[in-house]
Amino acid sequence: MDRRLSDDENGARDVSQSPTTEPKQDIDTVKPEADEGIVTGPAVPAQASTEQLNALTHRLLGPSLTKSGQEGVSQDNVSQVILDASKGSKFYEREAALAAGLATRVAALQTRKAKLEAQDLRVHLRNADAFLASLESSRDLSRIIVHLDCDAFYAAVAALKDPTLKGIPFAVGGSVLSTCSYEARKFGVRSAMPAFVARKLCPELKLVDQDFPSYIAKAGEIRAILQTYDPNFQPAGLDESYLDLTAYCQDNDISASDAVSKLRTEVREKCGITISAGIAATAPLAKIAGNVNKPDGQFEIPSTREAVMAYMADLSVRKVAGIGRVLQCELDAVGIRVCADIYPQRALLVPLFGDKTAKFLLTSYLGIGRTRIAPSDGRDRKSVGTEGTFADLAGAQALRTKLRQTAEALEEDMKQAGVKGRTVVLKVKLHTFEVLTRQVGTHIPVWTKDDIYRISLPMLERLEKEIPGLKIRLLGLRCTHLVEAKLSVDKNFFGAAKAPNTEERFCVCQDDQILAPAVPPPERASAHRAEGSRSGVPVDEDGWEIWPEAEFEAAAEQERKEEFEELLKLSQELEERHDQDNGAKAPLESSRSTSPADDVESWACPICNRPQPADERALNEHIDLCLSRETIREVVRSVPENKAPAKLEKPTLPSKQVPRKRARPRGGGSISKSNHEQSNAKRRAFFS
DNA sequence: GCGGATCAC
DNA sequence: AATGGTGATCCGC
Repeated sequence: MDRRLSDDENGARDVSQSPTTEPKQDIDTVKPEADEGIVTGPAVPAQASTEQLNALTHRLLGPSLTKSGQEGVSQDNVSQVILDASKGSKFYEREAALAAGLATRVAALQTRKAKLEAQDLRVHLRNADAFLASLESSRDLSRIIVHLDCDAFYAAVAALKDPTLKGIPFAVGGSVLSTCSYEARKFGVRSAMPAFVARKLCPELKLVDQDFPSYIAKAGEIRAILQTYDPNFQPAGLDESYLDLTAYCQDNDISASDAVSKLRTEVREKCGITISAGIAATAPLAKIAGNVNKPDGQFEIPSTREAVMAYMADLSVRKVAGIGRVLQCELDAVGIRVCADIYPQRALLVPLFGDKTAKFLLTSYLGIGRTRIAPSDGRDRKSVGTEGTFADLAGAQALRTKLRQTAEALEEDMKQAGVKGRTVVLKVKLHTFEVLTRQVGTHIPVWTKDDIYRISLPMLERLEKEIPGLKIRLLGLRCTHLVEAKLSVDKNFFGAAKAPNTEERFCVCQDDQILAPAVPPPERASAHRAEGSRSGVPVDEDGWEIWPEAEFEAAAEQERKEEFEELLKLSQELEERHDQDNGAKAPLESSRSTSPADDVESWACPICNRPQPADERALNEHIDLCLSRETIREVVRSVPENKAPAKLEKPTLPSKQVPRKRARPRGGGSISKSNHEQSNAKRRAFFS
């Protein structure tokens, strides 16, 4: 929910310009070699370059290199301990693969840069300068923006509860640390570090369990105070907030620095928590400033253009929120280490890093950013999900049990959020740490565990077919394309034994609102609009069609018909095939727990919305079929026109020919499967 | 739209 | 022996 880089509010304020400040985390590069062939082994060349080793070490060091409290720590020693502890593990192998991919991209970046420098860059230069000029004209130095960050928040709350923790090295978390005391940081211990590594660095490290109710309670106390300084302040997670103190300073005739001092003292005395604060003219600058005198300190970047530019000039790009380990590495490769380095490279930024990242970098160089602070209105959530890690899990029954548990957990979260979703995403992490996701859109918004399970099971089956012997360490489910649930009805029943009836669950109501940002990025809005206007249906701000119920049903009926005609033959063949397949399939462990009335509508297929016989097994098989049909359509689309779907009716890849060993590109996550391989994967998924 | 990857907290 | 969970965004297909 923390969208500190959001340009929405920025755009609303900066009248003439809506600078895109979203960073791009992946870059457009020439295709690496690994994309041309299939790499089965580790994508590490015979002569593993020092570049790669550095990248790997950098990765293993974790994301919090820039965190405070590490100043006096011997990083070389820490790196060595982490490397020793990790070597040979599956986690290490996965990190090595990602690091190798990064090294490949970095090399490609450098090649590309050299090529570009031999070309005429005047157009790019002019564009960059024009962008800089327009940004400059939108600069707003009039606000007093403050970023507050509680110091080692979870650890601080733990120490309040158990004063024996004061002054000793301890950490909060389980197998992976959430945070740790400043005493622990002196040993090189950091958040996101596995506990067993932390213990090697600091054998006397004490571990404390997480206690979210305490964190939430303490955050509430703190927010009560912040509210008196800026009633419109913006929480960013439990331990961070943005405030606009312009009015407070004006009304109380107090300097920003004194006001923040007072605020920090008040929070320390009333809540027992120390806070670090940054004061500046924009949210990103305030965030950066807050890290200068952490812990328990504050820093102000003066609100003059000269001071801002001077401050940014020497600042490592890594300090800018949105520039992570990977982008830092890529920028380093083209000679950009501090923000001042951005300017001389400005003509190369778009071709090397793409439009979004280029604009983001130029904006950062100037020290320009969001100046409007407002709390989230709660309607901007785009997804709800749950996931969990466990000991390696394999086997059809165990995976299904886990899937059902996850679906149950997601239902709870959906209830809590008061939303339904029109897309369900299944996520698994293989025992090798490779992450895979599969998603499917549903015709009708869903939110109950039973619907989620029914929809996600075929995705799991698909993965089981793609990856024989599927063995996973994480499983997650997420709903996206959210629609507001009818809170007035459902909320009253939360906690009661009775579940909402199925009509409520499946009915798409007129007052259902599609959740969308108030001010969508222009590119996305137009893209959606282009698609969304096809049938003359009204379209909302984000390009979503607004469907009155009657029209919705009518259009859905029409769509069903067309789809049905289009796929009838295939469907019939598939059904036969499917029935054969299903002979051995285990029945579901449990039946619908919501025990709805047995009206026909309650058994509408959530994919195609066609009424289905009120029989669980039959419905499940029908949903399988629906999903398979989606797959077929994709395959049909991906095959050239002259090669008819008819060809697909005869599987060209009988299951026996499916390669046992997956040929999955490794190294570099951004190296994606070729089209050909993807369609083959789909064929296998369905036909095997 | 889908799937992989990155980023922040 | 052992490396988190939630949510968002961007990119190339």
